[in-house]
Amino acid sequence: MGRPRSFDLNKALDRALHLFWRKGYEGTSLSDLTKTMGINRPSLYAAFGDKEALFRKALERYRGGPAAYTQEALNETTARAVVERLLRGAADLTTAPRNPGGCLTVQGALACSEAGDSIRQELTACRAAGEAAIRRRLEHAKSNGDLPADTDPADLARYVATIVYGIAVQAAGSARRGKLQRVIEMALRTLPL
Amino acid sequence: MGRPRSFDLNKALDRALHLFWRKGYEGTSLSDLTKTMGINRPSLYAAFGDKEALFRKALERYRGGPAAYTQEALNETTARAVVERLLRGAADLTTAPRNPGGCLTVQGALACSEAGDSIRQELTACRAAGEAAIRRRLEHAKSNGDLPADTDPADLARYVATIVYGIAVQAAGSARRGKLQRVIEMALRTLPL
DNA sequence: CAATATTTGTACCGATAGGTATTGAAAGCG
DNA sequence: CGCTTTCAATACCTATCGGTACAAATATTG
Repeated sequence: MGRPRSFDLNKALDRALHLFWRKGYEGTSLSDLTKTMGINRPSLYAAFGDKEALFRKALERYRGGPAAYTQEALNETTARAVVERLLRGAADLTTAPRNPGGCLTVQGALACSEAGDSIRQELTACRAAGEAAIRRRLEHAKSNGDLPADTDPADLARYVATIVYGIAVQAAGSARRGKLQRVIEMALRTLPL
Repeated sequence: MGRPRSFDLNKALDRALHLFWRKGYEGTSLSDLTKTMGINRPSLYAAFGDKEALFRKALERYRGGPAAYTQEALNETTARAVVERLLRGAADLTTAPRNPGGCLTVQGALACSEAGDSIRQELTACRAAGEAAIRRRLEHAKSNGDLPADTDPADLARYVATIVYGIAVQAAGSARRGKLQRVIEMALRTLPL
């Protein structure tokens, strides 16, 4: 009961996500948000909580939407396919024309003031969790003989994550997708798998 | 003639550099700066110009100081030595205990509001210039037979830059230096040189 | 039709952002 | 010394920050 909400929650959240993605957590103002989401301030607070809570919801939507390819990648059958899909997915995501350039978990709050530190830590943890998921998948691969015996899964996972982050930084600087794909080809050509 | 300046220009600039390095361009406030630099606002403006000009001066000092290893790396005699020194230097710089974690050119302004866009573009250009310098050095190496014939200098330069950025992102998240060095070992083990 | 519950829009809050006007202090030079 | 030049310090400016109080509007429930 009560007056019904006049906007679509997920549509508004998507707009917020795109804004945070493009300008980062601290670079996005409440006025930006309300204008782009098409709602006014009290509606935003009632629906999503404060700016920090809104960002966390947007991050969750990012992980379940644009960044969902990571989960699919981990379900590939071979270690090589996993890595290849992680890398290609990163290049695709960070340079998709309909998205802001780069990756939310990297440029959302790499460095910021004290006010943003909580979000910075959350993104750091988010990246660490992603890396750990890759490591576990590669450990599994190694136990199946799908990885050379002299390859350390943790090292390889960190290496793959490093390349993904590097791709994200380049994409934030408007790198062309083709160039990033050449990076990936070189990585796949030289990686021990 | 006139009253002499009561603070050391370069010392103050170093303090500003460390602040920008740690919190990014937009995450650093004028109050932060004046407090840490030990001077008051009008002195800052008289000595360095506005916030944007101060950041550019800090960036110049960064390139000539903490990041000067890149120039030395390019002067190494072999392509392999160049790349190795670039990577090891990046890990050392971004994890040095006396410095903020990460790299100013990466986390100074990866994503920001319109107010910081000019600095964002400058940092993007700065990274592109660094990558171009690596490419030129590798082109020179190739013309000397110091690089495999089937290796494209531009691709390799971009690949090295990608790893450097990835290292910077990890260091911004307080990655341990030892872990980043393992990334470098893996890169050096697999790179075509 | 009331009565109630919820959202909406406007207008506002204190705090802080980047930037500056102004006055007093500290040096060199005659 | 007195004059000029530069710097330092306090105080202040407007704009915007994130966040909220309050009343009008719109729905469900009895």
